[in-house]
Amino acid sequence: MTGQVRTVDGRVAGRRGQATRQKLLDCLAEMLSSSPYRDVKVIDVARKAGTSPATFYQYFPDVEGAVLEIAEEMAKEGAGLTELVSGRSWVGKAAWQTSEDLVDGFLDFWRRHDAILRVVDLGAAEGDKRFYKIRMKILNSVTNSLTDAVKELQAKGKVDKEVSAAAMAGSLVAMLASVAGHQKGFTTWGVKQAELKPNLALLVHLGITGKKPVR
Amino acid sequence: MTGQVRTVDGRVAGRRGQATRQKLLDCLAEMLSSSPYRDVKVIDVARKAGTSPATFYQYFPDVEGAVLEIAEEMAKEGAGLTELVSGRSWVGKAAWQTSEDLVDGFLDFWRRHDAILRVVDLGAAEGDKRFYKIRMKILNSVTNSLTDAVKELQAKGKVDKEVSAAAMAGSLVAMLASVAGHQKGFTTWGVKQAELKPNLALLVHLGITGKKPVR
DNA sequence: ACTTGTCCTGTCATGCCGTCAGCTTACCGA
DNA sequence: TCGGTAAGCTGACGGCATGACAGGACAAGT
Repeated sequence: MTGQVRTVDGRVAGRRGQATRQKLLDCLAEMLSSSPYRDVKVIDVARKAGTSPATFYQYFPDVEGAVLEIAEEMAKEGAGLTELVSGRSWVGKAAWQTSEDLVDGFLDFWRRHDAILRVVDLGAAEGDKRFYKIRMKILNSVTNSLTDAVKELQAKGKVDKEVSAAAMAGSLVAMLASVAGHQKGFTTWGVKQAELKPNLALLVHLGITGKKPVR
Repeated sequence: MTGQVRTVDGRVAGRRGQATRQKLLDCLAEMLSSSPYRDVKVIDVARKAGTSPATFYQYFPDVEGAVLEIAEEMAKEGAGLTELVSGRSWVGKAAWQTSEDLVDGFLDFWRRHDAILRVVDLGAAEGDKRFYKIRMKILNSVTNSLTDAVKELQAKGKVDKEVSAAAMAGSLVAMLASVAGHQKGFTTWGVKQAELKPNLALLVHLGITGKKPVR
């Protein structure tokens, strides 16, 4: 696929090298969960990994570069989110189930990767194409499936033609991503997870099918 | 309101002092729009403002502190977003108009303050209560109004009782905020502003009233 | 001109960044 | 077994940002 893993100065990384590289990535990921992105320093990551800053720079151009690596890894897993939508039914009771499963899967994925997703989100919002691409990779896996679903329903005459399938799918996915990113915020504000999920599912259902769900 | 503006070491800032302070804030805001948050350095802000780093530290404890100041300022303006919802009708054709206006106003506000809102969003997602509070202040102004709207419709029996008004309003507002924050992303991906807005309005309408809009 | 309080900056110690030369370690073929 | 070679790591260094302070510049009133 991408050939071998290489150091910044072009060497091919061997067993040991890949191990330390991975350890650095792991430590970086951990730091991102525990301290603000702005305060994550190379020296801290290196210390945590029991190595020196110079070693870090052997494998990554800078913190951002390493973050991209982690994000790329996560994006691979994220591509699997397609399963939540593709091949699922958007008719009758099944549609409600599909909506619920989508919301569940989405929130869960976000919770597992919240730290790195925060940074990806920021990078994308700041206009960095590399981060934007990764964000797309994850969201598109769902967005495209949803877009198809809407188009299909439109073809059957079950949804208004004037609805832009892409815009609708994109908006819904953006909503899921945003809510997922602020899950803690919602709960401290007084909205419980238990009531959040059904409402998100309701909105998804409404957006895709244009109708109230049959439960 | 908050008494006088004070320097870090407790002095009261006079006319001239407040001017440079403001200039520093303006320059910081400008920097935030043009370069990644992580790379914004005190020295650059000071240079841009035609002053020295030491001056910056007279008025702010650090970059984050100054950002909070700007955010606070913006939040005051953001409180005015309530107007987009409160006292508006959610029945018949008027409801569609209300939805459209809300979306318009929201996207516009976000576009005008996108840089600072990005940082606030990040801070909030990272769990910083100060940023979280500011984000709440802005979003709540809309969320609360929307919550009331839903509750009112529920009281009239026009919306299912099982819908959690708060969760619904919160989700919709989160969606608006997220889409607003990635407006550029949407356009480069091929979704035009022109089709994005009506679809958002449609989702808002569906979420609040539970019905398709009458246009 | 002098005083007073506000305002700004030169300077300095500290600490992180990013790079390099050079040392150690692992692998491999003879 | 023994070099030879490439991989792997680090100490050390110049450069820059940070944050604190003391002292100089400035405006306003007397």
